[in-house]
Amino acid sequence: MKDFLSAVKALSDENRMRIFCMLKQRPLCVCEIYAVLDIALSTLSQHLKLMKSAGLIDDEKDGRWVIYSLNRKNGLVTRMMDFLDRELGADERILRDRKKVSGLSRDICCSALQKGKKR
Amino acid sequence: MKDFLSAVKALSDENRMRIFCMLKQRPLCVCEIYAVLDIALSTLSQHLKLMKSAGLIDDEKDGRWVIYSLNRKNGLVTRMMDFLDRELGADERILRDRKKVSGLSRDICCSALQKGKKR
DNA sequence: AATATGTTTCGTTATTTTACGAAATATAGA
DNA sequence: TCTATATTTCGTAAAATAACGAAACATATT
Repeated sequence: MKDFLSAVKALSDENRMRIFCMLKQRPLCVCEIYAVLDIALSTLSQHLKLMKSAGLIDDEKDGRWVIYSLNRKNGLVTRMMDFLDRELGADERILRDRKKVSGLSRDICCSALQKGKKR
Repeated sequence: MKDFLSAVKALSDENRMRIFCMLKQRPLCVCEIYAVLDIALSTLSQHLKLMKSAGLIDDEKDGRWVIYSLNRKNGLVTRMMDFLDRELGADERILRDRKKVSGLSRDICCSALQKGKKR
């Protein structure tokens, strides 16, 4: 119950729900996620930390980047993802995010970080 | 997205999650739910109000009682219930609640309300 | 009408959550 | 080693949430 509840809680925030859906497309580094959401980097970091401790996502270092991805070792994650897909598959916000992620690469989104420019 | 999110939020609290599962068994009046959970009546009322405004549950008056039930007109409720069943079907807390609800009737749980006696 | 029972609302407090900017940390490259 | 880039941690402020008891409200019974 406790584990399940913290997973649900981790999805009960709009920004985190969006992150979760974005990560379904592909693993993303922090600055890519930052390029899509409209929150401060420190706030984003907090959200990622919470989602990780809830077992929803995983991180991995790649040079100076930290790559976040869905934690597919956790069966609950897969099942929740399927559920979300069905419920939010047609959601405009989610679709817009997905489009943004598609047109994104680490090269073009990073290095513009601190300047507040979102590409 | 907004509707879905508020439904998820409405389930992101342990007491509300328990209420939702209890209502799957059968419609319950407030004092029956109160007999199972360990919170004040006014707190319970707040939770029910929130769940209702999220579209998860419905209420109906029956004499001096208010009977709450799952809002099955909302497709999302059914789908969420199915999901919860699979995830929490074996949860001890949920099973204990279920047992308690089975051995409950409005007659024996009410009228002991204000005295703090839980039967 | 008066009383008892079941439920909600109100006012308040304590806790948790979300947010931010500044500073700290880590890595890569000059 | 110095600098730029990417990310996290820290301190803090603002907002939302969960909790309670007292009072109010509804309905049924006497």
